[in-house]
Amino acid sequence: MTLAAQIRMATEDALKHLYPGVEIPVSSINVNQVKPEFTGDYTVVLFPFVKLLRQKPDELGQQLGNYLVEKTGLFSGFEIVSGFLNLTVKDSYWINFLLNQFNNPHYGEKPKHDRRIMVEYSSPNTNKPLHFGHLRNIFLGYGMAEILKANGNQVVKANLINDRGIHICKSMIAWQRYADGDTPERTGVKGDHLVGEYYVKFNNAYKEEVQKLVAEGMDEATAEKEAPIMKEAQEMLRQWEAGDHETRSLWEMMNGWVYKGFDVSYRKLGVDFDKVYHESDTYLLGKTIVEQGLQKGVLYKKEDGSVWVDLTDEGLDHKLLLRGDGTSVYITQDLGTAKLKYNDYKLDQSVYVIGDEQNYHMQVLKLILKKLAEPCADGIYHLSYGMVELPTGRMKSREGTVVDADDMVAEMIGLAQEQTEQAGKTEGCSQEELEKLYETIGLGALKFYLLRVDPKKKMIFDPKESIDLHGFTATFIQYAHARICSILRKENMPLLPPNNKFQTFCCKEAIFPAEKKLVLTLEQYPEVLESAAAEYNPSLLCNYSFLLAQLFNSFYDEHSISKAENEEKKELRLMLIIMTAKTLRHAMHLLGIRLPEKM
RNA sequence: GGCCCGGUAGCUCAGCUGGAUAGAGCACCAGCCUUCUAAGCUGGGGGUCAUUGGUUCGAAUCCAAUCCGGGUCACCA
Repeated sequence: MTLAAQIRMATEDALKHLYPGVEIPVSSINVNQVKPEFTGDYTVVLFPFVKLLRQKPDELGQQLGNYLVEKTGLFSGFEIVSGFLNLTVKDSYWINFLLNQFNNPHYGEKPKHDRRIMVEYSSPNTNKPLHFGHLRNIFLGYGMAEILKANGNQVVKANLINDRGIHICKSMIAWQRYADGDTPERTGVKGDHLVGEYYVKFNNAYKEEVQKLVAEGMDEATAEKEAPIMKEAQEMLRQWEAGDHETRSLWEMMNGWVYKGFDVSYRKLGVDFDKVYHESDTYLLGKTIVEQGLQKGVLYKKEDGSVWVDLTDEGLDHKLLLRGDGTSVYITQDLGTAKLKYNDYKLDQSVYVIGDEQNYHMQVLKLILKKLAEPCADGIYHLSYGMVELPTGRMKSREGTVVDADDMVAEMIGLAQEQTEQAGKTEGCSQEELEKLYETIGLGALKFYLLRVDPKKKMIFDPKESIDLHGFTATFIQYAHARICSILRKENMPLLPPNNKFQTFCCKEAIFPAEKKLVLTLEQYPEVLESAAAEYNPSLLCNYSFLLAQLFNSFYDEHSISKAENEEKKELRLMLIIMTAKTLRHAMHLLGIRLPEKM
């Protein structure tokens, strides 16, 4: 249990003993870190008790403070400042904490339990390469899955690939028309990019055809429907659904190119999946659920045969689930897929990492499943994230303002190389090590940039600012880590020394403020990791890691480790920095960010 | 128009289950490398927390209204 939690419990206990018979709600117990301008480590806010106990804050604080000091053994003293009970934690608490945890590789994690959670993320279309917006999704999904794992859950990372539909037919038609049999092998173009090129070609040709028809006197709306290339694409979709052999093999070939391309990107990004679903396998699902819903009377049928659900009780609308001809719509297959996932893995929870433009859709999905009494309904959680926008507004593929994911990665790695060479601290590194370092720094910067903001907020992507490797960045954290490793190297100390390493440590001297801040923050890591899971918010780990790195840098500037005042201080500081490096590594690793030992 | 989300320093963001004088980073200014990595550290300027009213010992945080920005309300996915 973290110290803050212990203080909360001890306070509850103290109030019960000191004021028997008075009901004090647990929520009124407020434990915070003491502001730097006051003495003490943690503070209990006294105001909430004043009214309940009809006592003055000072008297109340004295009694509570005395009780806490006496009974818990955690504190060396306390002070009451205008309604705040500021407690000073005994140095021995921090020392014991360090001795117990300094080399625990699982510090902050929860024991394994059998709660099963699926995290669906990435979920790309197969008609174009990944762009910058996908990266936020991918990093969020990967990070969230790892955070949930670290909190003891059994996690399945899933990818639901949207591999069928009109969009891929568009690329296919354009390829047939214009490619002259070109393949990724022949052109040397990455498969997903090649298919994307034909998607763009389709749209250009389509635009031209519409313009031509309008010039011939057709109104625009009709022209958009009548353009030959669009009709071809629609016909191809019908062929595909009918299982036409030629269409299917073209589809398989082109999707194959895209998958190969995606695999390269995913590997580069350092993300993976335990399960891949394809929409071509799932798009017909959901009909049986709808049939059952009709029988149960939860859904209703109109005269034209279409099936609807009435959500007006929930303040929403009527929603179509099956067309008059019996074919399904988007949400129908999602109903089926939700159930499929649930049955495949006996899920307690199913997380969908999807942009916030689908908030309404996800709300409806969950509601319908609830109405149908499907057991998968309760576990559905929409991890909704805001769009990534450019300073000029939203990225629009039609306007060519989309930032390609592969390009962005390459650019960041290039920048990392440039900066590293400028810093000139890597003599003795092999070419291979250098390449790896550039990737660690470049990708780290990119991931951190996209994860440091609260997911639900939309974010502005300013290309100039995103490539800054100073300040609130992964580079800053990596640098602190490299500094620690450098010290440990010179001390001939492994990153995680054996358990008996500091066995003879004894603490006679007081802990200095810079040391205290570090250890106090280290002690909070388990709570941060827990919150990141509970709030589905990886950015908490970014904030925390940055703070920890900042505190280390200040500490490093103020105190020497290798030339500490004495052996005791040296050992204390070694434990501190070992634990700092380990915690930074742990937190960043969950987000897929590596920390170099040298940079 | 209905519903949802947001508005905090010049810019990008923390803080939001009410608690001490609202914090970081970037940018700007002034210092710090013969001492463990200066991709760093220390200090400084910069705020009507969109507006107005309410709740209370206390409001950036909760409630109401207003203004501004975005999303969504398809037999598209």
